Amino acid sequence: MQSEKNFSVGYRLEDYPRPSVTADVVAFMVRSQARENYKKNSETRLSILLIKRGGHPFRGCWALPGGFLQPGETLEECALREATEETSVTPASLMPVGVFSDPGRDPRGWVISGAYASIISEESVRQVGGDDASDAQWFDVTFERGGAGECRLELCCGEIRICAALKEKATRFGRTDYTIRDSGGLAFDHAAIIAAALTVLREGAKDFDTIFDFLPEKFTLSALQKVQETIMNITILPASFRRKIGEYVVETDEFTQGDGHRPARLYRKKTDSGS
Amino acid sequence: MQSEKNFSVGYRLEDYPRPSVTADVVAFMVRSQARENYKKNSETRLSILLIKRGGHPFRGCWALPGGFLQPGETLEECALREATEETSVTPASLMPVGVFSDPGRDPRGWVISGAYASIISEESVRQVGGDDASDAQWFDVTFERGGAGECRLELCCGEIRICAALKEKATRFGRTDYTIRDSGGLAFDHAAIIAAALTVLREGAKDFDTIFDFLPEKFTLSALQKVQETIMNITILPASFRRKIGEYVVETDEFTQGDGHRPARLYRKKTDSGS
DNA sequence: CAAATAGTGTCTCTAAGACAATATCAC
DNA sequence: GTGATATTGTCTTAGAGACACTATTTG
Repeated sequence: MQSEKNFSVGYRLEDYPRPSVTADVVAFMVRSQARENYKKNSETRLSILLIKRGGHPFRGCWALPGGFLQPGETLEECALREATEETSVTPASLMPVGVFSDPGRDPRGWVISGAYASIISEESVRQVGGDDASDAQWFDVTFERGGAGECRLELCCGEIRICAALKEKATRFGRTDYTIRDSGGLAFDHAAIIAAALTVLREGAKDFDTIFDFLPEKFTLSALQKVQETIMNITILPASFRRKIGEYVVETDEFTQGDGHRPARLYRKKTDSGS
Repeated sequence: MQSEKNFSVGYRLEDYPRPSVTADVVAFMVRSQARENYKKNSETRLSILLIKRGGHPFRGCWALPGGFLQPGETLEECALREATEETSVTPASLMPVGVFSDPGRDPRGWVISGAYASIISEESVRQVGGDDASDAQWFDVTFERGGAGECRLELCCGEIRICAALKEKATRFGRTDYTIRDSGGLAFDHAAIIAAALTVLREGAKDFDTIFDFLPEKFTLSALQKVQETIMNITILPASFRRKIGEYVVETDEFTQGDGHRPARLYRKKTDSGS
C-alpha cells in the first residue's frame, strides 16, 4: 500500500532529490602534560582534533575533520579515511555517534553527516610529530553539565579558547541529543557533535571498552586508570580499579623504569582467545 | 591542508555524486497470545512489522518499512513518518540503530540507510485493527546466538517462516555488526538491520529504558517483567525485578480484575518531575 | 477447594567502596 | 631518608539471586 509509493516499479533514484553525505570524526586523545617534578607522574587531559577551515562557509573557524562520502565506500570507511588524512595516524577504533541531519545545519545546502568518535594514542601522534603552525590542532576538552540540562563545552589550545553552550535534550536509550545555544565559533553543528561523541566515549569507558586504545600495547594499570579518570572526569580508588580491570588484562614481565618511584608492572590487553 | 580539498571555496555540492538516503524502521511489539485457560496469564512474543514488497527489486519479498529522506526533514522525522504511515500508529520512541552504507546493499544503486528501532504498544495497534490479507504483517522473532558468532534469525507469521543466518562481527562499544550469510528471503540487508536493532533493544531493556513503551499508561509489574523477559529472552525472579523497578514506577489505586487469580496493582511510569 | 498469579521477607553471596598497610624506586 | 607511586589486604556495605512464605481471586 503505502510502500508502493516508494518502492514501486517506476521509482527512479535519479528522479528524486538527494542530500550530500559527509562523515565527521571526533578524534580523541589523552595527552600528558609536562611533569611538575622528577618524581611525580604527569597530568593528563582529554583532547580532540580540530581543523581551521580555509574555505567558505565558516572560513577561519575551527571544525571537525570530515569530508564527503564517495561512491564505493561505506560511511565508516569514509570516516576512517578522513581521520587518517588529517592525523596521518590510523585510529584504533571508530564508534558511531549518530546522524546529524537537521535541515539548515550546513549553509551550503542539504548535507547530512554521520559522526564517528575515534581514539588515537598519544604515542602514535608523537611518532608523526605535530606542527604548531598547522591548521590542525589538538584542543583540551572540558565538558560540564549544569542544572536543567544546560552544558558548557570548553576547548583550549594554547591561547585559543572556544566556549560553546548547549542544551541537553530528553536523554533516552543511552543516546543524548544536544541543541546548540551558542556555538562559540565552532563551524556548523560541530559543538553538538562533539558533545554527543563525548557522551558516547564516556559511556564506553564505563566498561573499559574505550580506554585501551588510548595507550600503547604495553601499559601500567595506573596509566590505564588515569585514562578512565580523565575521560569520565571522576576519581577511582586504585584497589577498586585493579579488581575490576583484572579480567581484561594480562601481566607482562616488564616494568617501568626511572620514574623516581616504585616501578610499575606493564600489562597487555587480554585477547579473547585466552591469555 | 587536506581539509582544503573538501571545503575549499570552489566546492559545489552539485558537482559531486550524492547517494540516495533512506530511513528504515524496525517496529517492535510485544504481543500476547491467546490464554491457555481462564486463569493463566497469556504468553507473550516479541514481534516486528514487515511489509511485502510490491515493486522491484525484491518484489514479493518481505522488507522493513522505510522510505526516502525528503528535503526539509531530519532522518529521524523520516523514520517517524514511515513508521506512522505503515502502522497508523505513532511509535512512542525511536532509537537510532546505525547507518547501513555498504555499496551494493541496494541493487537499484547507491542507497544508504539510517536504521531506527521503534516501540509500539499492542494496545495502540489493537485500536487501529489489522488486516490479515494486508501486505503489512507482524512476525514473531526468534534470535539465537550459536557458537563462534553464528546467529540464526527466525521470523514467523502464521504459515510464513523466514530463516536468516548471520555472522556476528567484532562487537565493540555496545554496537554489534552483522554480516548476512543467508538472508532467508528478506529484502536488501534487512536481516542484518533487524539483528542490530534487536541488539540495541536488548541493551536498552537492561536498564528499563525500552520496556515501558510496550505497555499502556497503567500496567502491572508482572506485565512489565514479562516484557523485559520477552525482549531479553531470560527469566527473572519476581522479587529481584520488583526491587529494581521500584524506583522507576509509581503506584496507582487501581487493580486488575477478572483474571482468575489475585488482582494485581496497576502502576504508572515515574516522571522525572517527582511522582 | 484448586489453580494460578501477586506480593513480601529474609538469607546468602558477590562486588564495590573505603581505607590502611606495605613495597620500591630516584634523588 | 624523603617523596612519590605501586600494590595488596581487609572491613564494611549495597545490591542481586535464591527461595520460602503469605495473600487473593475465579470457577
